[in-house]
Parts: sequence; C-alpha cells; structure tokens
Amino acid sequence: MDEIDRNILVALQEDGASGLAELAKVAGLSVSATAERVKRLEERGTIRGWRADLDPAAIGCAMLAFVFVELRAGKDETAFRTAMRAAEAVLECHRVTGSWTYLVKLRLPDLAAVERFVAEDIRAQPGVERTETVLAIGSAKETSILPVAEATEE
Amino acid sequence: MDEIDRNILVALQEDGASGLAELAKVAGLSVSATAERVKRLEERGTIRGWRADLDPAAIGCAMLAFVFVELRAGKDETAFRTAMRAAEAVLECHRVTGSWTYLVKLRLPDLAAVERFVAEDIRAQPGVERTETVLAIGSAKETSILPVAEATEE
DNA sequence: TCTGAAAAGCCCCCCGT
DNA sequence: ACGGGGGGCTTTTCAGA
Repeated sequence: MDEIDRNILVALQEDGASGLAELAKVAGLSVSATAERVKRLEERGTIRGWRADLDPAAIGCAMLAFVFVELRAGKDETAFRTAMRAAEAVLECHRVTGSWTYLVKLRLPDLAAVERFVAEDIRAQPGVERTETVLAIGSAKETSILPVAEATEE
Repeated sequence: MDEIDRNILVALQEDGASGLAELAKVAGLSVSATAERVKRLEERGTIRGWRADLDPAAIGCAMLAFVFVELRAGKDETAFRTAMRAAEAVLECHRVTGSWTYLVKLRLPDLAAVERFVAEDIRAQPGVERTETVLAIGSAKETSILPVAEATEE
C-alpha cells in the first residue's frame, strides 16, 4: 500500500467505471501494472466490491432518520443486532459510547414509515428500554467516499 | 420505474461489476433491453455513479464518530456547511430535529484524530455553541445499499 | 514489479423481426 | 422488446527486462 495505491483508491471511489486506461493515467503506470494493483487490492479485501450509487429520493427513501436505542444492561444483544442487520431500512447499526447503547441509521419513504419502523421493528425488540428519534431535515453532505489516510502498514 | 428496474437496482447495488449478461438473467430480459434500462437509469439520475466500496480499516480510518453540534440561533449556517463539505473526514452532515442543530459523521484513523478534528475543525467554526461526540465501539451493520421501495412514481 | 503488444472478451450500436 | 452481428474498445495474458 503505497502512494500509487492510495491514488488508485481515491480515483476508484469517485468513479469506478471509467476504465483502466484512464486509471493508469492517474496512477502514472501502464495499463497492465494498474490492472495488477487493482486486482491485488480486491484480493486483499481493501476493495470490497463495486456498487452503483443511487439517488435516495429517486427510489423512494428520501427520509433519513437516526434512532438512539437503550438496551437493558446485561441483556444479550445478539437478537437485536440480528434483527437490525436483517432490516433493509437499517443502513447502519453501531454500538456507541455515552448514555445510549445503539445508534441506528434508517432510510425510509416518509415520516409515517419511520414512526412505524421505530414502533414495530425497534421498540418491539426485547430489551429495548427507550428510544429517541432524530430526523434529518436537510443534508449538507452525504457520501460513502472514505478518506484514504497516509499512514497504513504494508 | 417498474419491478424490473427495481430488481436491476438491487442487483447493481450489490455488485455493479458483474456485466450485462448476468444482469440480464436477474432482470429476465435480453442483454440489449437490460443495457437500455441501465442507461436510462443513469440518464435520469437514479444511478448517480459507480464506486469502489472500500474496507475502512484497510485504509486507515477505522474510527467512526458522530458529533452533534449546536449552532447559535439566527447565525448564518452557510460557512459551517461549506467547511463540513470540504473536510474529507466528514462523511455526512445533516441538519436535524431536536435540541441539536447538526449531526456530523466522521471517519478518522483513531481517537486522537477525532479529538483533534472536533476541537480544530468543528468547535473552531463560528457560531458553534457546544458539541457532543458519540463514538462507535462496534458495528452490527454498515452499508450504503439503499432499500428500493415499492411505491415510486413514473 | 513494470512495460508493451497481442489475444480474448465484452459492450455498444444498429438492424430486422 | 427480442435476438443477432459487426466494430471498437477494454481487459487479460504473456513475453522480456
């Protein structure tokens, strides 16, 4: 993982469909050497996959909400995690520091769907003590492009 | 936007690099008809782009944090939004309901970098009254795959 | 590990159906 | 909307360094 790999990863996050010829220009290498590096980044798991990036509004899930969840202390969390993982509306589910236990990020068509999901799919889970829902009412930024850090080991 | 388009979008979110031949099988159409649909979904903006999906840990940004920000009421928010948009570590920045004004999602190498970013890049912004940082200490789910809703207009 | 060129495969455009 | 075919581009492979 050197400077060239990092440049490749930056380019592929922005546009993963422009082809090896253009990527080779960014990398400053030949096409075949570039292809080799991309293949290795895939094999190592640095590149997990290739995805189409969709417009949320165009597919009917314009409403973005974050739900904080407090689980009863000592309760086994496996069932909760499994349920969240299985729900398509759940984009993220993190165990967090602070007074809450989990933070769940949801994408759903509208407010009614969020209310329903929180009531039926989150609050109904065993061990859930309380929840607090925060709605996004406008986004300045929302990207899946990760910063590619300088310092990474071989 | 019909059932077939939705199936195509689901498949392309999971794997956007498998080629039209395989996608045509999922869609139940010929290759040419499938290609036509993908092209139209791109032209309409439903498909915004094609991205490589990277492993955060592999590129040195394993630490995930959410920072709540309260901006002084009445203060113009443009500068804050611009600053957040320009920062690579900021993956998301949403205006939110509730007692806070903004929710910022960060990805950085470690805790020290998060502390530094909050102090120097968030709290230093004009109009920021207070912040609260929530760290993710484990993720049950983190995906950029959106649910493709049933009901969407033509 | 990179280069360069040849070979194979895929995509795109067009057509007729 | 389907299927086929040709042209062009991209990816892949393979020598050589």
